Amino acid sequence: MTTDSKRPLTLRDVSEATGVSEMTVSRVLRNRGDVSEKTRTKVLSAAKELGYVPNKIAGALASNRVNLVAVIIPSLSNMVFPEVLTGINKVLENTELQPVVGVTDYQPEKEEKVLYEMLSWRPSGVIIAGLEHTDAARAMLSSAGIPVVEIMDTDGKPVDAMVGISHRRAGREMAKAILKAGYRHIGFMGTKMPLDHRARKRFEGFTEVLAKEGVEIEDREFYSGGSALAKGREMTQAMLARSPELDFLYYSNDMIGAGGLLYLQEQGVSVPGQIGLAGFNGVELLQGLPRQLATMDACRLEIGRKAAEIIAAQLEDPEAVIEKHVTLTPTISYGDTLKRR
Amino acid sequence: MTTDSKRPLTLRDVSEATGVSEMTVSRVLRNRGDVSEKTRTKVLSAAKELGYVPNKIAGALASNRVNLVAVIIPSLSNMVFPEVLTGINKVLENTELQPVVGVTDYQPEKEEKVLYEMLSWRPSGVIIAGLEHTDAARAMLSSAGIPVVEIMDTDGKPVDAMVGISHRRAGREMAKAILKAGYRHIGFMGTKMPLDHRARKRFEGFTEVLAKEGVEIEDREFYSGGSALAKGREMTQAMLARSPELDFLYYSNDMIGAGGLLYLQEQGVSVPGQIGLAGFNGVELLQGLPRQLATMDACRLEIGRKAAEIIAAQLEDPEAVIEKHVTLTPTISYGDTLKRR
DNA sequence: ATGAAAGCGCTAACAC
DNA sequence: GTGTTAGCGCTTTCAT
Repeated sequence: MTTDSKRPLTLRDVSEATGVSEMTVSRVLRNRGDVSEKTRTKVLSAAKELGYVPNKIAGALASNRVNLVAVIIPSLSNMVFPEVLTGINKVLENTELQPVVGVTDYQPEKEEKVLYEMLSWRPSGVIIAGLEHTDAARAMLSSAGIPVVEIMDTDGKPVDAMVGISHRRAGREMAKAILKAGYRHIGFMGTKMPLDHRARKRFEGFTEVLAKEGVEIEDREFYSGGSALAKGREMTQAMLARSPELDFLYYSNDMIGAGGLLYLQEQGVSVPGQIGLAGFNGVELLQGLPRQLATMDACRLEIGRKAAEIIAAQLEDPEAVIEKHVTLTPTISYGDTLKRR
Repeated sequence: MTTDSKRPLTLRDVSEATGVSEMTVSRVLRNRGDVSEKTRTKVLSAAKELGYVPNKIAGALASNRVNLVAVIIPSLSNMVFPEVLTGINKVLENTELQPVVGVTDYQPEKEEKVLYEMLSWRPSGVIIAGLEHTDAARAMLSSAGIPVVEIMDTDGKPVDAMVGISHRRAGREMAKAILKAGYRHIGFMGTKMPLDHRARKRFEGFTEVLAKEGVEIEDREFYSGGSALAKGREMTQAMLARSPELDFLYYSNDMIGAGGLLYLQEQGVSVPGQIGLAGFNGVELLQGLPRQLATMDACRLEIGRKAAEIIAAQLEDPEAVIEKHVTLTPTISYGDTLKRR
């Protein structure tokens, strides 16, 4: 066992304890170069005995290599980004790379700051949510000299690579399905988030298709904060009180949609006959509700996975030819709240 | 604007661009020591112009200071730890410190590995979930020479500091409330997680109180994976088919409890008259369900906050006298599924 | 108020 | 297979 000393141990300590040079100790600890089995075991056991923990700070400075991938996301609190992280982890686990995550709370200035902080650790790559950044952030990304993958959204021009879905198209597809099912009086509910560009793009795609058919959103409501399930319930109640003629409610996420669905069931409203519903995200969590909300999968796991693969591949071989624009295609699940025609 | 060069800029580049010594540039960038207003602005504008991003690796090595706090948690996918992280963030935002999170998937060996990786970056402090670790992990923690706070649980002896609730007590309190309400035929459902020590402790406390009254758990079921809501539904159905005499169901978390609640409502079972229910965690998400599940708050936000405060205080003044054992007291909410007596 | 020198703990590059 | 030397980019310390 170790005695608790003030100063962390260094290579030198291990070197002195074994009589082996620092350099060879370093080689053993990193599995680099040829070392005789004898010294190898001697060093290894001494390092363990002493409780030596390598100093990556020094190692990174000397080797100019940092096996960190900066992952920058807007939020941890809605299940979509944790799932992306899971996908990233799955891939990076098989490499030397380690993800480090930063959270921006959907604020561009905070994103800029977080990015700056992370870049100052000289990571080997960056995965960052969205295509919209401040000019300064974009400049940092492009001059960092490392692979950058912008994820979630593909409606726009990336700094380097991008992996995601087209949210505009997602909105369009859902609008088509709704119109095809015969609904014509549509209400919309979503977050009060001018900075959630993906939600905005879905909305734009959605209204675009409606407009082509001469249909307009007849009522809308936005919320912020609080339990999404409860908000969906409240907003649905309020909207239907206000606009009883509506025959479809489009929610910008599954949680508020589920709240609406629960409310309508309690009221004995027939879904999808009297009113149809749809959300967005394909939240696994909601399986288990009495009825399944129509939704669209956002391919979160796959996005994380693919993004990590791009970073890993590019670091492995900087010359490799890699597909830098990956657009995944989400599928609609009709569930029990959207008529199928 | 910057031209995209291969090599990241160094202090020297800024120094040469301004004609100011590296040392003074460094001082300006860190707001340390006296620098004339004139050189200060000159340096600042040049740094910005060039797009200089400091190299924290080098800075950390030279100064022997790393403003990182390692946060090690079992999982990101169940909302409890993200909330702890939020609490930590709130506090650290007002300091120089930055959290870096590692995930262990409830596996001791992975925890050990993650801890080792993180310590090799020489963080200024560690916040780690749980009191149970491998011997090696415990040794690393105690010999790291930095503040360590073990969180969530206080039923045990910490390496250094601890902040949490007593899960044994939480289990006991819930058992008391259930017995007091007159229920006697109790079923239990939970995750199949031999390594979730906190769930285990709650269960132990729970059965301990029951035993004193001569009551025993009459049926139990464990699950793993999948949507918790759906699992709660399925397990509840199965258990009641098997053990129709049960008059109370205790769930190890709110999500499966909510699944059970939804199922019972559909079946027209009277809750809490015919059957009572309780979960654990106080998940805000569930507000918005037709009826509120009885539960117990795990004080997640507060735990994160307090843990971060301990780290920050200790780093600010290593001599300061700090309360190192903080036990928070969760409160029962009876909701609509547990009779009040 | 500013600069020069030394060195943080490690690894690349080159001996031997 | 092993050792030596130099230096990564910064900050500390000391000088001016």
